[in-house]
Amino acid sequence: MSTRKRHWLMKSEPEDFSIDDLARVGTEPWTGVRNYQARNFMRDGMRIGDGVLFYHSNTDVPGIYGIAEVASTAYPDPSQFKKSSKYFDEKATQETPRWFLVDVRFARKLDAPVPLSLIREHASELGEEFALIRKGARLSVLPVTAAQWKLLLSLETKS
DNA sequence: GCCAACGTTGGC
DNA sequence: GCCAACGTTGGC
Repeated sequence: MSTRKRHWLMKSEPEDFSIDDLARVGTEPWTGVRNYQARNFMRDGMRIGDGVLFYHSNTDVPGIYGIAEVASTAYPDPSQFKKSSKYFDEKATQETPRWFLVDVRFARKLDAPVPLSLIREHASELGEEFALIRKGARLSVLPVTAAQWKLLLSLETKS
């Protein structure tokens, strides 16, 4: 198995949890993912030190706002067990948890965000299969290739 | 606020 | 296993 670091993109609504929030707290458990594909990426794909593009969705200018890194291996999302949480899942038990998360550590804010509109302009280079701009894609955790990572960050100074 | 696209649930 | 109904995501 390759030991090279992998790359990911993780979405958050800034009203919920922003790159500034992450900068403030340093490290944050990525709670609340309730999509199986996104869960599988965290549980089965992520390793400590992997790079993360921090993406703001549901905001004036959706796009990449910062860089973070995976700071833990996957473990059960505690919110699935808390009745008072909006992420409570009555079908999850301590013995057979359904939802997993990783801790995410702040690396840096981008000098300027890379807006989704600019990312779309590079769709052909990023590839049809890139989940961020695939039609109708709503994945909140998705893999990014090394080439895509490099291209996306090269746009940092062009926006 | 609208709504297209997609995932999940549950009846059958 | 099918699929209608429903809920959610997320750009605009």
